[in-house]
Amino acid sequence: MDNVANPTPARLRALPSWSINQVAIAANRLTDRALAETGSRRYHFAMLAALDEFGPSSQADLGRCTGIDRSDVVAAINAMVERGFVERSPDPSNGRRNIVTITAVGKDHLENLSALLGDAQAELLRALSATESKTMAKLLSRILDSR
Amino acid sequence: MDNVANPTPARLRALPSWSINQVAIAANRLTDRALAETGSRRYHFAMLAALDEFGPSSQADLGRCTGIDRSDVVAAINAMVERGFVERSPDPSNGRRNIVTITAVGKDHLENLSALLGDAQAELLRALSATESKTMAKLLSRILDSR
DNA sequence: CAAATATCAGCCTCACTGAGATAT
DNA sequence: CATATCTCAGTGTGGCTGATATTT
Repeated sequence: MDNVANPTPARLRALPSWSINQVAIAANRLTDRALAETGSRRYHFAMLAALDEFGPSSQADLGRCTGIDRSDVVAAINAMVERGFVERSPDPSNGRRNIVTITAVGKDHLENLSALLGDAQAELLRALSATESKTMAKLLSRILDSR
Repeated sequence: MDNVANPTPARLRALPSWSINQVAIAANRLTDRALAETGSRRYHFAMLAALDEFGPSSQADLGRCTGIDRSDVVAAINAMVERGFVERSPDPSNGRRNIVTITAVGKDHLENLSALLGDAQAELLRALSATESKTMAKLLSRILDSR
């Protein structure tokens, strides 16, 4: 083998799990690059989005609804408290819990991240029509809902 | 927030890059579990598939056609040489290169891995019809071809 | 006691970088 | 000299585990 094109093996290309992984790698490259200037990571966006939509939450709930592991939630919240995007306070009605709340600055930051991520999505899906993008989203959701 | 369902935030669910990542995580869980008993990883399957389809290759070409980094190719080939799935020999016509060749045992192993991975795909896509799976594959390919 | 929460320390895979040795 | 290959060492993220302290 000494070709220039270096085509992907058919057996790999035929594997949905492989294609999905390659697209995920591309997606992560794009989103990481989009967020780089902000000093925030994808985790942070996920938690800010949850706090914005659902209101103040315990760290455990935050982890459950975003699919982020409990130990990673701790680190991410620490980072965001430090930058003033969220506040952490003990739950008066349940001594085990911390209640995490998004701040005004945090909401602004969320909108900022959201816009940047929007651009990255467009770039990721540039080869698809609007209809195709919708179809894609629907099929992905179906897969996720099936587990 | 204290609901039991812990729904995913709408902003996350609406992000293709997020959905794709979640599906990729599920896919990796399934394929890793499927391959666990074999002692092989996804990288190994990718390289065996390339060697089987394209014939003996340099490590650089192997990395290029599978999307695996040059340094990771080294480690994976080491592991597979040790198990007798591939052979590594210097290229007589180019002193910089090693030529990697799949062995008979390696081909058997490839078929084994391939079957296990096939089962994992079915499990991953169990919520989709055959037509939908095809649509999915086509859309993913289009995205990959656009980069 | 059992279950839930938060925290900490650490593991492993994977994608990736940098640098050196060698060959073209 | 520039380029290509192979190798090694190491980095950082993401997903995850186990253990501990505390509360319910």
